[in-house]
Amino acid sequence: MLTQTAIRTDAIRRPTMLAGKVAIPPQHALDHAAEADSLAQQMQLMGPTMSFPRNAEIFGENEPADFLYKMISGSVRTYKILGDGRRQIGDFCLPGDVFGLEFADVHTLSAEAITDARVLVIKRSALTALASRDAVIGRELHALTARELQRAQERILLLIKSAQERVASFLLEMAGRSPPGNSIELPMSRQDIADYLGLTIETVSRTLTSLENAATIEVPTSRRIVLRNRSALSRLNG
Amino acid sequence: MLTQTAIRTDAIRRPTMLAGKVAIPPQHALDHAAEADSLAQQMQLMGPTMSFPRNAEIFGENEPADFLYKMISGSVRTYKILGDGRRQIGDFCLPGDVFGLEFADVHTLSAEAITDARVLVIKRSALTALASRDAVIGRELHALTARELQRAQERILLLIKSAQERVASFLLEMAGRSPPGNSIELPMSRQDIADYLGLTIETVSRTLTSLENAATIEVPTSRRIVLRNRSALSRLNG
DNA sequence: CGATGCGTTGATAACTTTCAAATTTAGTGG
DNA sequence: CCACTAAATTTGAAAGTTATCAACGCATCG
Repeated sequence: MLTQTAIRTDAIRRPTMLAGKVAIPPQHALDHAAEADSLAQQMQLMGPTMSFPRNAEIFGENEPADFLYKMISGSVRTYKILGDGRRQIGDFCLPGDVFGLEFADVHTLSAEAITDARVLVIKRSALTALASRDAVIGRELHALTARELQRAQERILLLIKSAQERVASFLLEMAGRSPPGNSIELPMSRQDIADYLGLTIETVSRTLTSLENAATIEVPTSRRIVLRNRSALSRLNG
Repeated sequence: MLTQTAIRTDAIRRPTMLAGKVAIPPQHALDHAAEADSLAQQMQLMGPTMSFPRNAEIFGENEPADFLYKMISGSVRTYKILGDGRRQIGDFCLPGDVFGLEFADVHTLSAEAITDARVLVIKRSALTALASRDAVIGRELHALTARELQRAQERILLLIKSAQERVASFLLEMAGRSPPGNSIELPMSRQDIADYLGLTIETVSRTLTSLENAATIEVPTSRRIVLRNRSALSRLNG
């Protein structure tokens, strides 16, 4: 079968710890929004930031899940290597996203920087301690899990569809997570996209070309895509 | 494309309320296991049981999620109808399983009885009230969501695989949820299985026949399957 | 430059779906 | 209990989709 990458590029584990360089939000930002997003605010205060170069491993599958992470800049992929060598990408993480949150005590996925990335590192024990004292934090933690569950369920719906539908959904998803406008900048390679959608790199490439031929999108460079006809994409999306 | 059922059999909504008939566990069952599974015990005490005949709807997508449910006997499917009429089955629920737990206030899936089914009905507001008073219950509620997330992620891994691998995984999953032994009784139709695995009914049928020809399984009746060679199935599983 | 990595394109093979029909099973009324 | 009808499942043949294998273009980088 081998739908996906069989050969892994070895990830370098070469993080740059920027200890003490904690981003403290300006006070006025805390004034309003009362308990609106206290989790996010607490997290800002809890951990140092780390910088990872492109392709560096942030954590590996089955390693103890003592930390979780919040993207500051750059992009990260989480993934799992299957028994036969295929790679399934769990998620692409963009600034603001939280990843590495586990319920069990080991990571079920690995994580690598796609581009140079800065992340906030939060000690899990500190966060759970906080949650046990503050019900609001606890609820937000639960909400985070619930949102991940919802995303997983959307992905299930995506994976039963055709290649065209998967690629269209992917583009719309990325557009939704990108700055407003019709142009999206993809940080990830075609192989990453293929492993995310459960397709081969060739099928992804061909599908993009055919969407381009249909004037639904433009592909000025391989990493930049302009949506020309969103409704056609949404229609494909089902 | 139409991978899945396009025509739905109309579900009858004809539940039989057995109000007051709450199963109270014998006291000695509560003595030990202290807080081991207080959620399950609390739920026993909270709600009435309802009986649904085969194919009856238990709740519909987008209906208010005021209740959640715990299977007592029989089996239930949760599902979603897609824009183009396809049906994706979210889960098969067997005795002991909890379903209908939502984070938002409406159901994201519908639920129907596959066979005549008895379920415990729990008012969500009561449970969340309980959870806000008792941290243990809260944690168990969170654990329930986390477990669902894990199942969803396993399903994602399943859906990128070939038809043989999907069917093999399905059989192993059902075997794991059935009483010990190599024989499993499937409460659901081939169409249900197909809509669960993202395949057509014909592909499911053919795959089962080919597994039977390979002496990996036996199919004495269409609803009963005997695993003859689990390691072969696991190998297919990846 | 020549090597290397990434993306695209082409031809062919493998797999899954679709459409159609045969067969078995289940349900119903006599 | 049997016969009959409807529903579910299996099987067959053909078409459609995606993967695989191979080659090519294009950029980056030493």
